Amino acid sequence: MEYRDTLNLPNTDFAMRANLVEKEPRIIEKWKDIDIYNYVQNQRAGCPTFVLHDGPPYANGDIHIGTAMNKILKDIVVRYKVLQGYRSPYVPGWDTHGLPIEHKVTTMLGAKAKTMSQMEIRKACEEFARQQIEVQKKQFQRLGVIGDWDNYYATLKPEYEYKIYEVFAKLVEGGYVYRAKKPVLWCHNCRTALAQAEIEYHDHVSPSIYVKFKMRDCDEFIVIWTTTPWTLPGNTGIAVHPDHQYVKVLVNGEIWILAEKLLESVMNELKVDQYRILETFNGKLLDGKVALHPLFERESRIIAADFVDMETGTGCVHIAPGHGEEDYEYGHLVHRLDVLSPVNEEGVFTDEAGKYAGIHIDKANRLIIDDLQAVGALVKEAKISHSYPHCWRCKKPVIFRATEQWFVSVEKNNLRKTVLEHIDDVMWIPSWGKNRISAMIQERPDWCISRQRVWGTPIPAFKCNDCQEVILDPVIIHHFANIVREKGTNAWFELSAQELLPQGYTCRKCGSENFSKMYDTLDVWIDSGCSFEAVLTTRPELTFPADMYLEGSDQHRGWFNSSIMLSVVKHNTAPYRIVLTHGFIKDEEGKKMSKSLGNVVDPLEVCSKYGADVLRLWLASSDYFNDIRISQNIILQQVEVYKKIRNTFRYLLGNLNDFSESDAVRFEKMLPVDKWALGRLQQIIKSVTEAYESYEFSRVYNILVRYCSVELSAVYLDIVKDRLYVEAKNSLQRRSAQTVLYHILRSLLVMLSPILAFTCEEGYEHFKSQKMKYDSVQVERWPEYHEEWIDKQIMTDFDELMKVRDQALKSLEEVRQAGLIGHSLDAKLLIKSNSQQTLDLLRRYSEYLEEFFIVSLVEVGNSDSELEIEVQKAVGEKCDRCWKYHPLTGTDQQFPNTCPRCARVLRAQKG
RNA sequence: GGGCUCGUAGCUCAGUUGGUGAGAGCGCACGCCUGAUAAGCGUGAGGUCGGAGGUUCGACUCCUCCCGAGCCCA
Repeated sequence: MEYRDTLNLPNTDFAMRANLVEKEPRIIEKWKDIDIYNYVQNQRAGCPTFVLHDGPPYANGDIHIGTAMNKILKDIVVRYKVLQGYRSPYVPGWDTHGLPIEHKVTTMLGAKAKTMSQMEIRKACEEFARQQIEVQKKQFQRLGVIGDWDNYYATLKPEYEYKIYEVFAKLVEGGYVYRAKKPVLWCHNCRTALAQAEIEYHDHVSPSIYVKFKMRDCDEFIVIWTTTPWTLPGNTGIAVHPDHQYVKVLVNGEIWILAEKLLESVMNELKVDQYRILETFNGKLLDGKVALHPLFERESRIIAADFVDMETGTGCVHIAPGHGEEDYEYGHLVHRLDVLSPVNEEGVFTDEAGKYAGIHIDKANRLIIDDLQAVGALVKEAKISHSYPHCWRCKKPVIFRATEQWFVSVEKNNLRKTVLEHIDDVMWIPSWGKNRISAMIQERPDWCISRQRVWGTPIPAFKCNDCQEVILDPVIIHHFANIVREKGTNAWFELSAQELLPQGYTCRKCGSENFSKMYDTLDVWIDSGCSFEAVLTTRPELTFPADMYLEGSDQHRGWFNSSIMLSVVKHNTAPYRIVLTHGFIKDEEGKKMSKSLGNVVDPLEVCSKYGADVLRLWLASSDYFNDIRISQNIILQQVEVYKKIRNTFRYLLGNLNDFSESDAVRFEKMLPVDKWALGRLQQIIKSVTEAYESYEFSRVYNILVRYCSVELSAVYLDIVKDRLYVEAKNSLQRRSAQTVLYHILRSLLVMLSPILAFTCEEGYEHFKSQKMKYDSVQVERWPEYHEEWIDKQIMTDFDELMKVRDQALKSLEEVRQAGLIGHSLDAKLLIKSNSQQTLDLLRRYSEYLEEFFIVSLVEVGNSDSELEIEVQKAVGEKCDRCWKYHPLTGTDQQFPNTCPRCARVLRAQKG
């Protein structure tokens, strides 16, 4: 007779081999079929809410590992909150305007782009952006992310754009918006502003000139160096380093001022061998002194700025706030030097440039150098070849040119201070995030919100054709907002100024009714920064403020920053309660990923090779608050861990095959080992819940992985195997263990489902024969923590017993190595101790010791030492059914080669 | 160059307010089992806690500097 067939062996359809690559897409189909997002929302109708507001990724190109991480983290949070009983709506969104798309689209269009109207370019950009959204949407769904994918938000949707204007109108009403000059990169050949991304660097030969400026109050000269003589008409200052030494040197009877560090190289360059240092002093002392412009009747103020370079030049830097970024930042924003921009959009000097008016800057260098020579200010002229920015389209050198831009004032109405106060009310995780964003708000200059781009949200400003007044009026903005709501922002390009203005609108300055549209667009950070208004306050299912924003730590300067600024202006509150940030993904060595290094890991490739759950598991294993690492090896490690978890599920499912809730054994009646295991489960539930509550998913991972592989697989499941297989189906011994397995499986499926979204769903489907109630594990309830299931005495007893077990395993291994036994059931254990406490402990559990140690017999006795474990070959014959040794095995008439226990079970089974 | 962050076994992570001999899981090595079997079990080997100073009776834990890495700026 095959006794094997009389055992209760595990049985389940839950395959050992995951085959996630095929299975996951099928689960995604199932989620579609049951409309998982709305199913979950309906199940949680009326529940308290937890709103995680999605920060919009840029709709351009396939998702990369970083965007995948961000979305998965959000998904984990949302799934966890739902399991905790929250209604947690998740509306994904996309950022769609701006340069990268415009750039890409015009590049794809090639020469054709030049023949297209702004409107046609915009249409092409929109089409492209919408395609990208569809692509990314599929990819995010492949990762297992649940959200309202059918009703996503996007900054190009008219209803969104409309809200941008609501916020913008508020900014204008509040007096935050002003117009001022700021240098932007400019191509005078294409007559357009350029973004940093539209610049190429090539070598270029420029003049290199040293110029001396006479000091106003004494007969000394400060010497500057520049490679752009044409910017001298824009000079309003000279910068020196506050922490470096400067010298006054006597050269040819003149006193020159320059940096000590550069003195030698300058003198070398100027071929001056006769000079004498008269004085050495700190650069700080020059701060505030005044020099005289050599070509204009104008002063040039000396300022202290620590960006001053001590490698090239003279250490005294010519500052033209209209022609350079640093010149502007330090010269104008910090030291309030005038911003002169005497150059028009074609690169021709304007009247502001005095005698140079009408001359093209390309021809001005020569003229200016000659003039400097004539007035005796030129110290030296040479040529220099250096890397210089060029236009990406026409390949010509570009310039910095100050143009009129729109700004948001950070000081108006105490905005900066108010924002800082609201930062205080937000919970920043990790906590240093608060310091980081505070510092950024503290230091940020006024916000330049205008861009000279086509693909963006138009700034509805007009210019009076009669008096040239520039008009940005809340009345117009509201009026235009309503047009946008219907027709989208394309209306700005499609309709005439008259059609866009409220009826009878007249110029506040001259009363004219003749206006022209202006064509600046808004900085895209305004677009996305308005999402609280366009999404949170607009959608009935959401709340404002959101409970959480969750993005990479680069968003302290980006989205968190723009959002809180705008939210404080609009609603006088932060738009979020919690801001959670994650780090960036690096390769195995901790290096940044880049195509050139060839260390890029593609999340979609991981999905198609190993499965999204492996990717999700990897993420959960990492301490994502900081930078984390990924590589083939690291993924392969997670594959192993995944298998372990999967097999644990499979074994639990297999052993619960014939169990239903009605078979459950009450706690009081359970066997001690089972009580202990159930108690351990409670402790696990508690610590896992705490870890999730603090968003420390790597702790969740560590606790549960250790739980599955050590406590369950290696200990409890191994111990309980004998009972489950051998005892009668309905026996208390077996049902007691199954009851615990049932709780363990249910808890594991639920607690791991935020991470292993697919596998837990699959496991849940197989578990559903146990009368689970829902269509998806996603709407199950978080396992309850039953403190009353932690029997203190049993817990401490088993802590002690585990120590004895460790010792016993070592002894067993020694004997195994000696070749005396193979399986531990071949052995008999003699556990001896001189401690009454230990002896009492062992005797208290005497009936369970064999199963606990997984041996055929345990005897307890006295010894001289604290603990002594002797291993002997078990006495008697090996039972054909349960493989344990027993002296009476083989004595039963009816069931040969069985032990008394098995014979008893078999008799009962037959009867 | 500035602000912020990180650097513990091959890999991923723990290490409370400084205090007995630095831990876990995976992987690896060796062995067992063949009724979780492309599974399961056991034992074991792996770390001068990035480096150098300093504070202290005592530091992986505090301070300084250096090296390496990242984000944001310049």
